[in-house]
Amino acid sequence: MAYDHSDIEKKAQEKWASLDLYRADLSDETKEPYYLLVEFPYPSGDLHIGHWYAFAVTDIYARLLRMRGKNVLFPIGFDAFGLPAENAAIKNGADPKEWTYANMERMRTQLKSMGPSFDWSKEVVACDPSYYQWTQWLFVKLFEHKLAEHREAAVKWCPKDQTVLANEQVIDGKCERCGTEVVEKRLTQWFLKITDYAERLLDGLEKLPWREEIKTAQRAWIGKSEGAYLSFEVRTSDVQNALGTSDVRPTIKVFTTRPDTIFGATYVVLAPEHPLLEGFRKSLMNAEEVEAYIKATAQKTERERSENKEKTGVRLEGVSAINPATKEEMPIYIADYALASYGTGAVMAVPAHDERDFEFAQKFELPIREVVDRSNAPTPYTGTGALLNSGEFIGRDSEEAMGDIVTAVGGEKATMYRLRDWLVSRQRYWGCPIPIVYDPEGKPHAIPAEHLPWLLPTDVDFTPTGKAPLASSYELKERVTNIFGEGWTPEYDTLDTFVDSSWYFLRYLDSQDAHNFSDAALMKKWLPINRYSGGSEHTTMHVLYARFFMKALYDLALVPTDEPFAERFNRGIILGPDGHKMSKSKGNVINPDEFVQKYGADAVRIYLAFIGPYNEPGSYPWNLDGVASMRKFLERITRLVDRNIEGLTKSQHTGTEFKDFVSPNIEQALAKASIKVAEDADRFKFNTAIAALMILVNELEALPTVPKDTLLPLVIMLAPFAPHLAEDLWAKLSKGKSPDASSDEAFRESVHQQVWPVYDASLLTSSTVEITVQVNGKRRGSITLTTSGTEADAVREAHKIPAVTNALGGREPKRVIFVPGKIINLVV
RNA sequence: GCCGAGGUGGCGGAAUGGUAGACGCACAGCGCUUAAAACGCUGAGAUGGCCUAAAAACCUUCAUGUGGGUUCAAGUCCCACCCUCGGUACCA
Repeated sequence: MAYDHSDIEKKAQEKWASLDLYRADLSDETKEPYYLLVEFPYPSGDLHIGHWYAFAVTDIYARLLRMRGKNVLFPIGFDAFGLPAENAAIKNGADPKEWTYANMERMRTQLKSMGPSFDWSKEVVACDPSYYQWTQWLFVKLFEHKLAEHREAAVKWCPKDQTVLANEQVIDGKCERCGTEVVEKRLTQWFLKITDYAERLLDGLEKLPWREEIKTAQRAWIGKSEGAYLSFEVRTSDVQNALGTSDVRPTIKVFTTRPDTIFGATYVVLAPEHPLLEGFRKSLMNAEEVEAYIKATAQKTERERSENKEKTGVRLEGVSAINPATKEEMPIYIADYALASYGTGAVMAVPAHDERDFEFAQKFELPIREVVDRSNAPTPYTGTGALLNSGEFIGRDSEEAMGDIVTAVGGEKATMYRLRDWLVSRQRYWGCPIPIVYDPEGKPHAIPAEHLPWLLPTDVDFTPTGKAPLASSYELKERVTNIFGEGWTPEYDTLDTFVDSSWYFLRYLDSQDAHNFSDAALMKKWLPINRYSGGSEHTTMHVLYARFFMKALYDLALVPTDEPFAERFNRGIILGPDGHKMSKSKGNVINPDEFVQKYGADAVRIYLAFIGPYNEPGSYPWNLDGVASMRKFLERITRLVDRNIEGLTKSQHTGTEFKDFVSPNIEQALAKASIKVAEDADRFKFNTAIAALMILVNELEALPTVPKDTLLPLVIMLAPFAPHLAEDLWAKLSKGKSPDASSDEAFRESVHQQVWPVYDASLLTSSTVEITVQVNGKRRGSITLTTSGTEADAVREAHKIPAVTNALGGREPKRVIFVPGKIINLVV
């Protein structure tokens, strides 16, 4: 063991703390600001490999940027509200607050063990009243501007967690947290009107240089489709009319993306939850059958409804709809393939040109009328083409005629989004209390700013009953009565934790501010965030929500920009050694602490950075020998320094100019490494950055003695990757540097305060270059030319290679391709 | 189904249209050692050939999922297909 990592780590971390090295002065005008953000962790209590991957690797970049002269803000905090705390309370009787704060304390220590350069002075804690006061304040702002709404809607309910969920938290019909199948309920809940921003959330993506998969995932989630609303007049049966049913004629409004096919509409479908059904009841001749169908669908889970693709439905006997184009009378069905939550909950069915309608029509033996020429394509044909059977529009192109058809049938062009408003109420305890009270009439009112933070009560029963735990608090009721008066009642729900995390990055700028959610001048200077690194699971959740928040706050003139993240990187995941996702049941979980103990934090950091490109969300199996090999690499550097340190004491050298004792090719090697490492890090390709360092070390090792001042830039370049070891080596070098090292200011500081070595780019261009010689595109050898070598020189040299003359076989090249500095290709 | 990202040695992965396999792991041989570990050195895509007791060296051909194409030159560009991963899905 060439070095004692635990000793080195301890000393280095103490040194950084005593120098207060990572506190960013946000108002510093001398350096360019760079805001590097990592998703703040949930304080689950144990640091796993994912945390290391997220924080330790990003830290490399933070350190590197500082050395390159940037004023780097690299903050950390805790996303500290959420279910696990509450579940621990239910299970072990722990107090969620104590549980959370104890976990945070533990995690701070664990996080620090990675040696990250977080600025802890700006820490935010989402469950702390000093933070959630501002979550509440922002919610009130949204409420005042009608962007937060209390309304009844069909919502997703998790029977296990006993709470409603946002659409985004339902994955494959199951609760994102616990995997339980969700059910649908009609409830009055709080919504944030993200749908108002659908178009702008879409537009904003155009300008962002994010990876395509992130942008397309968001686009798909927003799900824009353009089409039209069309209205279908409803006719009730003569029998019912004779009985004196009112002659008010209801219409069915449908949304369709293909109004051009309306001549082919042969029936209409309503979702089983469609509100018109209530009004139809009296006119129905098969009311019982219809009732039964409605009941049956209501009992199905989301999943059951979509899993069984076999079409079902019931015809509404006694009512019919009039096709506004053909004036024909058409049957009306209810069927669960029409979704209440999309469009108008009603569909005009065109069996010839829609797969679902086609299936349904076949099963129920409904007419299938072709109105778009399908040439040889099979029915149903969903493409466009010349119109058939379409009255005055026959022969026109379906796409081109669309607008005219909409006008002709009295329709209205419309754009529909798949995105739903963000449901933010949760019937749970450990969350931010919704800052709302209800007057005696039940009307919601914002809690005035002077009463914020609106504290989470502590006298509650956590047992999930489907009712919000806050409802069991006497203190809360009393508080409301005292402040607002008799008959006023509290809101008992808490906010989705994604609300807490939608703005935390603003708070980092001024986390101690008791009067504002953030600082306006600092926001102007530091936003948008330069680079945000996180998990791909948040693409359609947190990242989308944060973008929405930013746009809403921008409209309220609270923030200076309407996109929060200039760059977003989704990192990959670390798999178990067997190539599978780590899980306790598979027994392939890697505990980072074991490796840290054995090989040191630096080796683990560097291994994670080396495991694969960090700029794409790949999945990388943990190699059991990987950390050990990185440790070896670090030990080789240590030996290299130790072996050559003697020379330093003999050096006449003073100051921190590295050039003097360095021979040209070594300087070239250093220059190469310095440039390559910085470039690759900018692309988040730490794997190749480390490879560049390894190449440098390999080259230096090959030398009998390493020139003294080569070691300094080497250690500086190592510092972002292996911050503890680099600090130790730096200290060693300072001792060896000169007998009176104390007088040398540069060495008293930390290696992390040094400037990234910059070399003249001209160093990289040497006087000669190796050029590949090809004959007919096949490599036959190589020649060395001066950089000014011409094509004629190259041809002459090439002909001296036997393999080349062999391949030419005496023929003269018909053509010569010469790429200076790269290649010469002789074509015969 | 649709959309997106990919497919390169035994493995993780490198390669602005210009020497494919950087760097590392694992592996093999050698050195050091009484021995092992550690460390160091060397080797290595596949195939065939030529020499050989065997090897080295040398040479040939084939090699970046498959099949075509563009180009002096293709992992990289174009077309078709197959497969893997991710997103989404009865969204009218």
